Amino acid sequence: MAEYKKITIYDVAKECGVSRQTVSRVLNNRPDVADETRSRVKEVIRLLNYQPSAIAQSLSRNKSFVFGVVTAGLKYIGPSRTLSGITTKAEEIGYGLLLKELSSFTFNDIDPLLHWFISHHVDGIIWATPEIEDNHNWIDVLLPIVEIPIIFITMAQRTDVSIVAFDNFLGAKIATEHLIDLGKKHIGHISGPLDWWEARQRKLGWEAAISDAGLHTTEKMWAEGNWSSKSGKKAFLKLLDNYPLIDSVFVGNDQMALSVLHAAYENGIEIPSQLSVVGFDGIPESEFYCPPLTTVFQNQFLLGKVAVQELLRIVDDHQHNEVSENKTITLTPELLIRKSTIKF
Amino acid sequence: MAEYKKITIYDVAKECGVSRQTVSRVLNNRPDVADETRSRVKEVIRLLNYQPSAIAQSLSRNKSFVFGVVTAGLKYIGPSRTLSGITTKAEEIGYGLLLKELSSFTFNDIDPLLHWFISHHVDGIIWATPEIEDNHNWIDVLLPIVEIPIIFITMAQRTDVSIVAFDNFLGAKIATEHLIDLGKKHIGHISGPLDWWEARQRKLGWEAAISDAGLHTTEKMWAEGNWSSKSGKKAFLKLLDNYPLIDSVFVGNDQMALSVLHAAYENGIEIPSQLSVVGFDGIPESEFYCPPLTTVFQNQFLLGKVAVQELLRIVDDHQHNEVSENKTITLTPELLIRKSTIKF
DNA sequence: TTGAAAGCGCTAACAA
DNA sequence: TTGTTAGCGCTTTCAA
Repeated sequence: MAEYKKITIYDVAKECGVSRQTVSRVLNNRPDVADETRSRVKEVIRLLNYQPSAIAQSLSRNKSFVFGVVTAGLKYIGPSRTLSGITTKAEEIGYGLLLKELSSFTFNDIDPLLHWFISHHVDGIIWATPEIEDNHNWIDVLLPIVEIPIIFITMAQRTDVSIVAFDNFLGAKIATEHLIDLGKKHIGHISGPLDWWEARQRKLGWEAAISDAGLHTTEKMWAEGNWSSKSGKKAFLKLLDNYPLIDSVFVGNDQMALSVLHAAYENGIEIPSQLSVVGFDGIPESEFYCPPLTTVFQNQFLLGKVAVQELLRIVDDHQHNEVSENKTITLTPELLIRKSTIKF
Repeated sequence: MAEYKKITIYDVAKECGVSRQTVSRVLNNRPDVADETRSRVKEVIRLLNYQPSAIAQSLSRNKSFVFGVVTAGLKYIGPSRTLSGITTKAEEIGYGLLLKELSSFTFNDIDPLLHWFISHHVDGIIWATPEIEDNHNWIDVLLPIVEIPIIFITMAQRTDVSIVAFDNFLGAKIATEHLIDLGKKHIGHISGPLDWWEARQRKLGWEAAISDAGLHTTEKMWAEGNWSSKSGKKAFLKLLDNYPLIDSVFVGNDQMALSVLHAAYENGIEIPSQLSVVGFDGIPESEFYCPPLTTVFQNQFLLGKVAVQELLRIVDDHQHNEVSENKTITLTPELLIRKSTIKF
């Protein structure tokens, strides 16, 4: 049976009566080994159940096949779905992951974190935290002197870094256009916290769709939430007060949309006849809200996968001393139409 | 400004005019360094912005300050909350995390995974996947020959491994007793998939409470779901058919409970007057279901934290060559009473 | 096709 | 209090 003892390359070499280099060559599939020697070494490796030390390999190769991952808010479903995409793709391409979760979305003490990753010789870093206020300011200061490739997930486009993100503006625009197509004239909006880039984009998309339709938006037509169901309810009640004509609402995420449905029910407002509701994110539960929620689905799992894929490309370029350009990869969200906007 | 170049201990030593050993001593806060030398070395370290290579340290110390984490189903909120607890506590105690997500809950090819962790010299492993069918069978075969401490999260108690888990049986019992206290006589159950240990425990808790109350359960009183909202709906409709007298239901998780509320609404069944509903898990959204859901809250974040804490203890014992006994740490869930069982 | 020597960056053991 | 010597386990020269 397999033994998990510390067998080293030296043990294998001794057992085979060859040098350690020869074993190393076999390990790395080098051509310059006699067939007979190779098969003997392989046999011994199997027998001893030898596994090379990844750490020693990292040290001498100066390459670890490990990516660093920075995430935040794992208690929310979005970040963890992205992480799941990251783990899946990393496994696929044979990379390990060193994980750090920031203690808050606006955590700002980046320097030690970067040092930690570097001291662990990661080959690249995936930065999967939302852009809020100035929490990405460190990029200007630190990025120029960091030699490790970094890819960012979900942030405002800029030319000096690589980014993978969903088009939040477009998603919001599509959602709002859907309401316009249904003949709605008074489309309210409940935004996420506007210090979030994503929240701002969604609000802009809402405004753009309305303005494209020849209508216009006013301050009374929207209210700000903080993504939570609780805040969504509060924002909705405010909207009801400020904007009595409201006949539909585009809500910044599904959690807040849930409490809109809930509050509408409590206030005797019928959905979708008196009020049509569209959410954002497309979490699985939204299909089971009452009524089921029309929403903009962004596939965060895919987002994570694409980020790893792209980072791998950059790292490989980097290793061949090629300078890879900084691309922004934009993914397109998808409108899921359900009963909260249409009577089936 | 900080430079992220590869400064080594040798550079520091040369700059200070001392040996690498002395620098190493300063790094590790050894007492046997003259105060003057120490401060000079520290100064140079700061100036060069030197960071020791964690990987080289791991190799020579034979200790990495990294734990391996095995998770599964990150797209669900439970596992990711546990992971969040793990990252938080690990950060607190100065450990890094190497993360692997299994491609499925019943993934069974454990040997290479263990090898991978060992080859990366992790100091311990946190196994945070649910026990399903015989997916933990490998423990009998592999654990005896693995020399790395492993702690398991959420599995059936056994004396040969260390475990941290919520008391699912007790939680279910409390939930059902709550319904009994309300005077309910016909308490149905929608279980999770019974190849899951947790689902079985919850069903047993339901049975125990009913039997303790002098009542008894029959096959018609329960139905099996698969945790998803969709399956919950199906199970509930089946219950309605099989058990027309039903006046309350204890549901195996909140997602399935959500669709019970939903289906009840569609069938004109009023909650809680005609049907009282209790869920399990206590996900944040459950507070905003219509009506808000009474549920058994298990703090999965805490679960993760406790697991890391306990693993640290075991690893430290292990390092001092002490044999640490295998404890099962049991956490107690908490009943949150809301409108789905009581009219406020 | 193989092996010896040097080195990756660090620490433990010993000596001075 | 400090430095020297040998590793940790592997790979990369370079020579044979």
